[in-house]
Amino acid sequence: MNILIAEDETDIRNLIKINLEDNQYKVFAAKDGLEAWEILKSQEIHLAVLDVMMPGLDGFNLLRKLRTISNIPVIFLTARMDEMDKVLGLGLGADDYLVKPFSMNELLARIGAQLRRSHEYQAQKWVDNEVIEYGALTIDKKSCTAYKDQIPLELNAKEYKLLLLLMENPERVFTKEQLYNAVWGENYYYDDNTIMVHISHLRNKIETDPQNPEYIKTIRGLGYKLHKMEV
Amino acid sequence: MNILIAEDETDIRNLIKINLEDNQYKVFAAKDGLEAWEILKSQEIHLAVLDVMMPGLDGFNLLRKLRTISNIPVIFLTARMDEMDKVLGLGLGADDYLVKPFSMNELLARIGAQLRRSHEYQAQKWVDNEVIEYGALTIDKKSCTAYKDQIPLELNAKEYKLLLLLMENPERVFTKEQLYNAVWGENYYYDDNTIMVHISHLRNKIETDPQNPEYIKTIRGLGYKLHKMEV
DNA sequence: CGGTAATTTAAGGTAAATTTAATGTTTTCA
DNA sequence: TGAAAACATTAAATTTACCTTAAATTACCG
Repeated sequence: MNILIAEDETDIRNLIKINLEDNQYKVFAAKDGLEAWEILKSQEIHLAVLDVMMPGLDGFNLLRKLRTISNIPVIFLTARMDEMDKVLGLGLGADDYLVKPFSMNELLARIGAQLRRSHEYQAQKWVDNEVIEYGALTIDKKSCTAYKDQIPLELNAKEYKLLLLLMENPERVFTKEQLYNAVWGENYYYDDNTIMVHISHLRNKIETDPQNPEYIKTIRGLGYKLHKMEV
Repeated sequence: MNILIAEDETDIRNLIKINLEDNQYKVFAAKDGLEAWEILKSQEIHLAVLDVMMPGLDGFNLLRKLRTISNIPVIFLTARMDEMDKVLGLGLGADDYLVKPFSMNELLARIGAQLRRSHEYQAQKWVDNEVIEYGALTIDKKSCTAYKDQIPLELNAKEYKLLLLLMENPERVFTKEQLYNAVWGENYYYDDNTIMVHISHLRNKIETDPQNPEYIKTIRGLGYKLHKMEV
C-alpha cells in the first residue's frame, strides 16, 4: 500500500514516514503541495496524509486537485481544529483529520480504517481513461499505449514511461538526472549514457528522421524537452 | 437517512437525537445493545452511533452481531481512548470513534463524512452490471460463473476474481501490485511470483493457446491487460 | 482427523529489455 | 582552430521480467 505524506515540517514528516514503513506501508514523502502533486501524478497512491498549512499549494487546494484524478481516502493534519468540522461534514472531499499533536497509534489506526473501507468498496477508482495528445503523438494511459498518426508505436516499458513523462509536461526541459529519477525511480548514482541510449531508441521509434528530431529536442548542457514547431 | 443511536446515558442519547433531527436525520434511539439490535433487525439503518460501555450487550459485541447483517458505517462513543486505536486499526469493523466529551459539531461532521463515503460506495455498487461480455468471454456476477463460448470455465476463487477485474476494466493495464491489491486485498509485502502463477493458471483455463494468449496480454515491465485483437 | 482442493513458494529456463562499451559527431570555448 | 565536453548511435554483454511446472503449505470439508 502506497501512502503519500505531504508535510512541510521535516521532523514530523520523517517520524510519520518511519512509523508507516515499520508497518509495511510504502511511503512517498513530500515537503510541500507541489512535490506531493508530482508524486500523485506519477505514482499509484492509496491514501494521502496532508498537512493543511503548507507553503504554496496548501492542503485544501491540493485536495481539490487530487479529487480531479482520484478518489482515495485523505486524512488531514492540522493544528487548527476549528474549520475542520466543516471540511469533513460538508463533503469537501476529506475523509478524516487529526489535530496536532496526535499520537502515532491514532494515525496508524485511522489509516488502517480508511484503507479497510477503501478496499472493501474498491474505492480506489481506476483513473478514468486519459488520453494525451501532442502533435501527431497520442498516449492512452489506461491501456499504456502510444500512437503516432493513429499508428501504434511499439514501445517497451522504459520508452513508454519516458514518452509519458515528456507528454505530460510538454515544453518542459528535463535534465538527464530528472529523467532518470522520474522513470527509473532511483536517486543515487547513474550513468547518463543509459538515458541517451533510451532517448535514441525512443527517437528511432517516433521521429520521421531521428537524426533531425521533430519532437524530442536536445538542449545541450541542460537536457531534453518535448517540443514541436508550430505549423 | 436513518441513524441508530445506542447510548445508555439518557441525556446524551437525547441530546444527540435532537441535534441529528435538527439536521434532518431520522433517528432511532436505543438505550442498550439489545434494543439497538431489535431496531437493526427491523429498520433500514444507514449509520450507527454506538456507545462502547452499555449494560448487557456492549458496543463491541453489538458491532459483531451487526456485521453479520450489515456493512453500514459505525461510529463509536467512548470515554476510554485506549483500545480504540486497535479497534479502528485492526479492522474489527468500526469506522470512526469519538471520545467523550465530544462536540456535537464534530459528531455531525463525522457522521456526514461517513455517510458521504458510504453513499459513494453504494452508488458504485448500483451501477454494476450483472453480466459482462468481452469477446467470447462472459461473466455472470450473480452466480460467480464464467464462460467461454457458452462453455463453463472451471475457475477457482482467485482466478475468477482476476478475470472479473480484467473484464470490468477491458484494455486497462494493471500492474502486478494492482492485481494483488484488488484481488488479495492485502496491504503489505507480496511476492509477485504468486500473481504470475495465477495468471498462468488462468491462461491455461481460458486461452486456446496459453503460450500465445489471445486475451490476457503481458505488457512487459508494466503489467497485464485484457485485450483481444479486433477481427 | 484425513483427504482434497486451493494457494503459495521454489526452481529452472528463456526471451526481451536494459545497461555497458565503443566509436563517431556536434557543439562550445579558449 | 583545435581540444574538450556533450551527445548520438550501435552492438555486445548483462540483467531482468516473465513463464511454467511441481513441491510445499494452507484451507476447507465431511
